Amino acid sequence: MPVTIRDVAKHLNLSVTTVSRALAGHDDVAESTRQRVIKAAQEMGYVPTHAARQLRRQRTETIGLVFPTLGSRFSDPFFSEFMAGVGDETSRSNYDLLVSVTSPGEPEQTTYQRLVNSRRVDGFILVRMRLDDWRIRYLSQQGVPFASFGRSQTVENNPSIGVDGRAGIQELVRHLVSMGHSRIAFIGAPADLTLSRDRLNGYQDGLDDAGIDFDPNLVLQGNLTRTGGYEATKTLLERKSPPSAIIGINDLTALGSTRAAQESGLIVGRDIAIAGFDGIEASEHSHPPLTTVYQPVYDIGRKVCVMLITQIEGRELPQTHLLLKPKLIVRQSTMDRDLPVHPQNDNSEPETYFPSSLE
Amino acid sequence: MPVTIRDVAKHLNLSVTTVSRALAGHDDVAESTRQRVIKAAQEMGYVPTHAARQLRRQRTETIGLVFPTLGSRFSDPFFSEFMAGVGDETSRSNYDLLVSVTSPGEPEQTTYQRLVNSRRVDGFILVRMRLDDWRIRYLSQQGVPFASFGRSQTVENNPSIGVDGRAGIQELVRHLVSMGHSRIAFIGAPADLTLSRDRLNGYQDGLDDAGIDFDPNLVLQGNLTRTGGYEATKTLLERKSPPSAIIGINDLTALGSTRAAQESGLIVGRDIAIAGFDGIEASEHSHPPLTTVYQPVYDIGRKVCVMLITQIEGRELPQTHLLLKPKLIVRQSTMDRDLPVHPQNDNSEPETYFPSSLE
DNA sequence: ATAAATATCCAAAACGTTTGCGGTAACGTT
DNA sequence: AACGTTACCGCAAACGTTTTGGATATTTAT
Repeated sequence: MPVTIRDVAKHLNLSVTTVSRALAGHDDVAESTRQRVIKAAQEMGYVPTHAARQLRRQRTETIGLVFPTLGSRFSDPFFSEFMAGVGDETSRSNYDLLVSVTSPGEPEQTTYQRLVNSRRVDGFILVRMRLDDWRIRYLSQQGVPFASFGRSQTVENNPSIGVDGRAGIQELVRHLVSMGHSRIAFIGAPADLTLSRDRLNGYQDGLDDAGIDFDPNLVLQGNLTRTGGYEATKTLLERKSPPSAIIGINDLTALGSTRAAQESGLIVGRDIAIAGFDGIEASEHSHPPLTTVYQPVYDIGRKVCVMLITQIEGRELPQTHLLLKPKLIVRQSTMDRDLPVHPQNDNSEPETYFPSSLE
Repeated sequence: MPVTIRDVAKHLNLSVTTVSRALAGHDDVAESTRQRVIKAAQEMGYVPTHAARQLRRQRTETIGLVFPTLGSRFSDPFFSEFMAGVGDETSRSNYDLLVSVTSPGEPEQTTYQRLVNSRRVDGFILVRMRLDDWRIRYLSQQGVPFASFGRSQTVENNPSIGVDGRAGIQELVRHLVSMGHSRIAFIGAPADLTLSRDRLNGYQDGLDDAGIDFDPNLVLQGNLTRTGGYEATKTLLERKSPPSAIIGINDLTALGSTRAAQESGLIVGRDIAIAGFDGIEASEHSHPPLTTVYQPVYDIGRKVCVMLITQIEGRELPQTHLLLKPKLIVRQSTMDRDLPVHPQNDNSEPETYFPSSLE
């Protein structure tokens, strides 16, 4: 049924070698022959069988992307946007994207081992980097290429793109201080994640800058979900001396926090300030619109993918480590309600901060 | 470097045939030999190369899932949850999930053709069904298995799971009528989608039930995104005789609508009622919590996947078409603000409505 | 004892494509 | 004409695994 290279060769009275080499652009096939082959292959609808190419070339032209689930529901818009970026770049590069969604620990390990051992993908994109990341050691040992969004303390030479969460949160604290807040809480995430440490450090930097003492009672741990933010905020608001501002480690945390505050009868923006990190779409549409530290997730997805494919194909990377500056977007959740509402300004995306080296 | 079946055979002084047949459980290999083979393969870390198996068996054990993008940002939580369900089931069945994110029209067609022609996947899961769906015709003609979430008018024998959006919206209208609303608007989606027609029909059914005349000025088209809902609602609220209730065709539309209403100074729940369809997590965390018609997206993802794999493997399906009843979840966005707030009730998931035939 | 049946292994081919290297015709130089 | 070079094609092997059907030793039945 499907047309094979043998059919094309027979049709043209050529060998399969010649057809293959012609289609691949080898210079030892006459140009006139080549045109004939291309024409016939198109007319006959010939497309190489992926499995055969994979086997012969020892390449799958597939990228692996294993998403972590940290709760029972996987609905983090961050990952959808990231995946869209990755997906667009894999398509552009004639690669495929193989996705798996697993919970950390053994299921995750099993997944990676299965994909590596069966030579299912040419490389991986890693997300949610950990300070000590077993994936890096494992993939390096197996000689499997990978690129990451975020860094780890595990020594590695793999390419990565990070966003300076430390500086971003520091700036956010600065903004809150400038709004008059001095009792600022921070809802974090599991301590093994790099982003947890970085953003907590940024929080502390910001307090230092403002000459505000660090109070450990104002730091709670969430799990990067709305529910985590909601529960931590409930706890904070029950305190004798509740904070007047809350920073959620990511937008989902901050959105959960917003909900808890509103359920307590607080007016977010007037009675309490709440801010997040990511700049997901839901943040700009929330009520009130959420102040956040924006990172261009879609574009990062694309660029990580470029880095990985460049590595897989053995080409040189102009830069192996990129650290992007995020941008603070101030919206109503950290501003007094009486200020005028300018929706157009609130919706603006930041000017891009990418160096042009990956374009 | 990687261990091949030849290495195992040599190690045991057996042929590769015997090793292969032993691992595959063929009954013409002695049990003692089989145990020896299994033990050695494990100790040597042998895992079959996927490409070789694919080529020989003409099977990739991969499911294709092509997500549509209707806007510039792909962040619909609906698809994350669906994909999680699909991903979990593919893992369980020892399949892989190949994901592509493309915009409708030519890019989508190119993607399907590429995946089909290169025999890249064993079958597809289709989402966002259209009344006239070229994908059904194409895949049927190519003899490629597929299962769908939702139905189409295009004749086909493929298995599908649908949710009765017509009945769900009808019930929602009934609820709004019972709250005293008679001027109810409906923000739809592109007319080629099956869900557009079904849910619009449900809206009209509900109006008929209540003896309310259908007013075409109260029906606008969105695009299933927050922005679509936001803009349509802006338009509706500028009317001389604005509606007192708005149904968004999906939760994102309703969330955008909520934002537009709030920006106009309306109190959602008291001044205007807004409701959606899906039951995504963001709806229960919105302010106010959104009334919605709930469908269990994750579980649907899993079940569609079971249907497809059952088909691929040539087994009989107990049922080829399933139509689930959604459940109305009433929250604050359609109730007067003075009513008591019961967060626990608002968070409750509906009892499951699945027939047990797919369990 | 002989013939038939069974258990259990293995050679070879299959899957579809790509690649290295050789064969040979044509062309260019002496 | 003879020799060397180039153009351009094709044979055969490779990739790793699975499957078909045959070979042969052992067991069972007559």
